[in-house]
Amino acid sequence: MVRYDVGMNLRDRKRARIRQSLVDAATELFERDGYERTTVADIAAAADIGTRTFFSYFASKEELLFPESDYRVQAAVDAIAARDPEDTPVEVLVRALHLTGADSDDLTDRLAALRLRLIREVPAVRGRALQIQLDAQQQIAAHLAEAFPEQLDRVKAGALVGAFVGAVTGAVQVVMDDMPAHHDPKELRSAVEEATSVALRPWMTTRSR
Amino acid sequence: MVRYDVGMNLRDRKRARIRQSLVDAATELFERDGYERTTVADIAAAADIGTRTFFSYFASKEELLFPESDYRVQAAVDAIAARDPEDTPVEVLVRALHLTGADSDDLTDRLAALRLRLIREVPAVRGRALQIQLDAQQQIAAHLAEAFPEQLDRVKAGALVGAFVGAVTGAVQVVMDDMPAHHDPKELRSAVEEATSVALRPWMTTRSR
DNA sequence: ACAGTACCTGCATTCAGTGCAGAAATACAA
DNA sequence: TTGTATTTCTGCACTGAATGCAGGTACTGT
Repeated sequence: MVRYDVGMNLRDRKRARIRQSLVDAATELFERDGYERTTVADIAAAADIGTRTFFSYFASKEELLFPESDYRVQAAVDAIAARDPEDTPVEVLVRALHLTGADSDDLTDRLAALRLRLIREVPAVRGRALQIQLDAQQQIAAHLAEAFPEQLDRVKAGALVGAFVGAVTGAVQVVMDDMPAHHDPKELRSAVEEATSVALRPWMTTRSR
Repeated sequence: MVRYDVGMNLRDRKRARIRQSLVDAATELFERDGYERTTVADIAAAADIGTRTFFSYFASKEELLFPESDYRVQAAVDAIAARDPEDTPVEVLVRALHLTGADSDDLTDRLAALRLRLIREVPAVRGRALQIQLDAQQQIAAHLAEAFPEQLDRVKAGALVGAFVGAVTGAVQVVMDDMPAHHDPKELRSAVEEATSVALRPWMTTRSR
């Protein structure tokens, strides 16, 4: 996941390295001292850069928690582009959203787990997460509309993507509130999948075109 | 809409009055100078209270734009409570959401119009709006689940409400982006209403329960 | 090695938001 | 009305995020 892509010059590699150490330092400090009690100055110091310089890497403290939000959207867009001529919009969308992990997949690494916790606990972080989600939604909808010009206008595409993302988000929200203890991920996932399939049944069945 | 409810003592009436003049002053100043360039100190001064005191009326600058977010949720909850025994969850939910105006109703007063504009233009405001929406969603879902214990568990209710709100929001978003010029409110409103009905159509046809 | 460009950094500044402590206003009982 | 308890207001001092600026530093391509 962390790629010091070759083919960059010194400057860019250095920049990527520093960016990564900012994320690492922040993860460490947020876990140890809490989000609010960690200052941007602390993080910058831990990564050995000036406080001022921090803001040329991340536009705000919250951004530290979403360092690769673009990849996910890109993955979804690619999935739409790589559709089969036989596919319906819904099928393509389901596949695309599965790739982005619609907000709930990787409980694997520390950052993802931390992010999930802070989204619940810190309003500023939740606000940022929702904005990123909305942006992603809009981009995906735009691409979907373009991919199926015969079957979807832009408004319908917006509604469709909104419904899917909303259903998953709504379900995940409840599940996470109900499980302060870490009820194992498998079970969590299947609960969400069942709920969303109920909520979205109307969209799934109608083969509307 | 603005009620200096009787039956309050002097203190409470005074407080309500000051609160209202804060909202008024803010509306005025935001329109005149822009959101970013209006400081909390300006607003407090315009309403004749100390800067510090402002924060005992509103927890943040953004809150000024959402002074009655509770009424809307309450209306939806009431609509759920007032359901007919024959109703399906979907029917009740549609009625409830129509009441809250799912984010787009009153293009009538200045504050509402301003809010709509600032949600698009100012990230901090958009973030707050999304949080309020999510909160509302969760409350409505909780009540819906309680109202239909046989047909919905809490997770399914979350998914259903999320899907509805997501669909409407997604559709409305597209419509509003398509109208950068102030296409007069009437037209916007009808466009939004059409978008909403498009978004909800999939659920309206199937009589699933 | 050199010039040109991009980046880093400290300093000063603005503004949102909080804690505190004393002054002011209001409620309530007698 | 008066006096007392309680709530609310307000200035002051402070923290911390974020931005503009100006000069220094480091990398690039030739």
